[in-house]
Amino acid sequence: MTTGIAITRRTDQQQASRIAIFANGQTIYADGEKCDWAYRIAFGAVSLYRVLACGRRQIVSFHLAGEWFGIEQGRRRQFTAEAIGPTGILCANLAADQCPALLPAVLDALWSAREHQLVISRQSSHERVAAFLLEISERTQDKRRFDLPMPRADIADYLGLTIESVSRAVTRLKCSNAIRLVGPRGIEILDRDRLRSFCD
Amino acid sequence: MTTGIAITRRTDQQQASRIAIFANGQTIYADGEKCDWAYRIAFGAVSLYRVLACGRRQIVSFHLAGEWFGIEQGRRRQFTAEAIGPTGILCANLAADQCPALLPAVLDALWSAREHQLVISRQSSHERVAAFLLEISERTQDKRRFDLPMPRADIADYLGLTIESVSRAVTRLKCSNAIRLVGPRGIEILDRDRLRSFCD
DNA sequence: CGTATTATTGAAAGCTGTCAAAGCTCGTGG
DNA sequence: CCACGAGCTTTGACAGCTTTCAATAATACG
Repeated sequence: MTTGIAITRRTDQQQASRIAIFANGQTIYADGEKCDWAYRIAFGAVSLYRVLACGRRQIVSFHLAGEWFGIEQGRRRQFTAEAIGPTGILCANLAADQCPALLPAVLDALWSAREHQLVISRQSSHERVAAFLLEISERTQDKRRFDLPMPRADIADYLGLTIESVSRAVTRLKCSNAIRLVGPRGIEILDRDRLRSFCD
Repeated sequence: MTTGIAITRRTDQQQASRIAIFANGQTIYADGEKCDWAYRIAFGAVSLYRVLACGRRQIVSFHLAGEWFGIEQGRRRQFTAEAIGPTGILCANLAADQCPALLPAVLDALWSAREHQLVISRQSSHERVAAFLLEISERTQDKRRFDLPMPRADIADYLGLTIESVSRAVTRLKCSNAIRLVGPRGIEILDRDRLRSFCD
């Protein structure tokens, strides 16, 4: 988030063939910047967010290893992109003709964004957290046992809840034996159908 | 957002294509169908929604005259598209090489979807309704005085609220002299800054 | 091993949802 | 032209859920 980091950041990105490494909390690009590059995650995770005038931070999407983000041709950055934990990032030129993978990636992003709209627009805290765990599960290697890359605060800002509500929902899912917790970050899905039954 | 110039240009190119007319409430395509075409609205309005297992209907986007919708290459339809009032629709082939306007349209849709995420994820009912009125205002001809194409139920399903909450919020905006109502559908923005101050 | 950070739990307040009823619009038909 | 009625909108009261505020517990890290 500091200016000093931002300066070195740009320099690293110019070497487009290499992987740029970002530390936890480091900004990859900021809200309002020019859109020079698209990005793909080699390892780690990234959150896209905006801090609203009232001080609330809303995360609009998480991106995990192998996924694209930052495709925003011909505009200023709509959100800030920030690394969650140590994260390796590949840069690609934004010109569509040089990268035919862009359109499918944008269609995927639109698909995901709209599915997420369904989750956050009306559902209860338990439904949202259950849907979130299933979503992350589907996007990781081991779909039964995985570690959440982000803290509760990030989950809360993504689901439109408070940290406390997320915590209470997790506890409730745990008590219903749908999941098991392995420390605060470790999640084991014990009963996927039951977890799914919490959604909508 | 598609510009007026872009609309005219496309229309000239596609004079051969027919306009399909849909009545109020008529389905243009349904959730789960094959994605054969992309669509552009000549006049009227369209809502994209899904009915969840619990019976709730969530509208993920509204589309007004001149706007694209239904670009979902290589998948089944994610949502149902329905006409709001009498609506004229132009069909276009989904192949990207035949229509270079598709990528910008998808980027616009992603942009809008994520802005909408900010509105529905956390904001109060007043904030949501104020943001909604400003959004529609920006997308219509007369930005100060316009008619909402959709009933309260559609607004509620779009904002993740109930009809009653939408009504209460509109009343509150009216009482604060930010807007004036001209019948249930007619909106006149009296104080845009005040209306904006309700958002976040 | 101690401390700072993060997560959980508890109690009360506030806001939206639900249920119920009344008011308003507008098209239809007398 | 007016009265009627169906549908939509507004308003009210209460319950339920999430937020807020506060404190405790667990974890991570030096």
